[in-house]
Amino acid sequence: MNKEVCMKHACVKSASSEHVKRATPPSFLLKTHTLVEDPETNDIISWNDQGNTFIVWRPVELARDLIPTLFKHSNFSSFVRQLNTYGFRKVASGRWEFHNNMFRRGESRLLCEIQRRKAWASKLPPSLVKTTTKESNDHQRFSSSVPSSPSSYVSLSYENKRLKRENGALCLELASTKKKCSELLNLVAFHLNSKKMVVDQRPKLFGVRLELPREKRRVHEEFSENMSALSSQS
Amino acid sequence: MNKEVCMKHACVKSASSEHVKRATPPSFLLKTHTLVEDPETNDIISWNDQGNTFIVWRPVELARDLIPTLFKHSNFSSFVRQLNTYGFRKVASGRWEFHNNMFRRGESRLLCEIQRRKAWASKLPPSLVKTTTKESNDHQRFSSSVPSSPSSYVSLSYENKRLKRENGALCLELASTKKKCSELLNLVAFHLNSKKMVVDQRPKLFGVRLELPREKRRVHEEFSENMSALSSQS
DNA sequence: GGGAATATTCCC
DNA sequence: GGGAATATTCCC
Repeated sequence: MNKEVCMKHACVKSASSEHVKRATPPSFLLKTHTLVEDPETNDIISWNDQGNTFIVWRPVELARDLIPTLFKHSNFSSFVRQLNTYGFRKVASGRWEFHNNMFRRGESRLLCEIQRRKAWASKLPPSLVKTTTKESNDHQRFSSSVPSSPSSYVSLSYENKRLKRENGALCLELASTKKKCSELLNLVAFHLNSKKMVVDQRPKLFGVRLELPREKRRVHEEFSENMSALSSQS
Repeated sequence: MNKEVCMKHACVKSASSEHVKRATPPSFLLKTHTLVEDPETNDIISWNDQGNTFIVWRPVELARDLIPTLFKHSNFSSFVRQLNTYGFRKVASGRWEFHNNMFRRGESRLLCEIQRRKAWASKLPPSLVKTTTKESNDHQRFSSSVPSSPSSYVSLSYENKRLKRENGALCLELASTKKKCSELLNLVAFHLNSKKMVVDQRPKLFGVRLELPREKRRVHEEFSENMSALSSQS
């Protein structure tokens, strides 16, 4: 068994880390795949017959003898926690059998497709999480409205006072906007998590079909998909 | 040296986990304090003379011989990363000397006062992070950190530049927050509406009068009320 | 020094 | 199973 699986990210990622192709799978997946492939340890952990799930035959031995050689602990539960984080589901087979569509015998390249679950993934529609790109940059909406090189101590002093006032106003506005935002988030999260709303297929407002800009439409569709998924699995 | 420092949280915390008194300090702090106190290892790591900072005399030995006995790694840099997370600052003394106001010789009880830095702490204005005392309207979170009556054209000019930078940063943050807020509003409005349609048309659907379960109706009404409140204040 | 991803622990 | 705090790694 190769114990030299390295810990490097080796990930070609963009600024916002959304669904990117990685050069190397996450360390956890690579190590686990290697472990399951290893014929030497088949009495403890192995593929099922088809090679599309794996089975832990002896959790105690796995935790005691194998886990510490790969990870910084010796807990079966932490191992399972990681599996869950990477989207593995236990197969209802009366044994410790786990499935992930991209975790298959002989297919270590597929591991790059597996996305780690983000902390907030369960609460939010994907589109809101990555607070997008070019932030309608109206910074300087204040600063630019004023000559940038005041000629005297007096004018500098005035500008200074004004800047402080604007600074204070901005802080206040920001605080209240954030408060509102967070209340909205709470509402959405609450609504998503508690009672699943019935999702109408097409966005309409007051009975009128809306033509949304591309970006907005995508957002809504993602949200609807998200909602449908949530609804159907309840 | 006591190696049995336990890993339990032992924290009496409220729902939102803000500034709470802990029964036990974080594991990292307790272990590090114990290590610094230990006279056996004073040639590697020890208090300064006053006992209000500690000094790593031999980083290599610390990493190789001591760190692995306490932590799940043997890297000096990871140790330092944790120190920074807990607010320690390197003392400009030409050696590896660290200071934290609540990290003192013989005062392990003080460790409970040290707050771990949150991931988002650096992104938010202090007023939003620590919702503590009367400090909420700190308009001058920036301005107040600087002498309010600069004595010269030059210092005034510097302050001016700084204010503009901060102004720009605030505008950016405000813009992105507003964008997110508005997207959230769109989403919520859309879903409220589609849900409302389903509910409104309920009596006529399939010609059968349907009753929503009490629980669902209550949730929806609460949600609507909250939404109206939020919308009206925008 | 610190942002951010991943890993580990603890708890529900 | 997963939320969330803490720990470790990697990178700027």
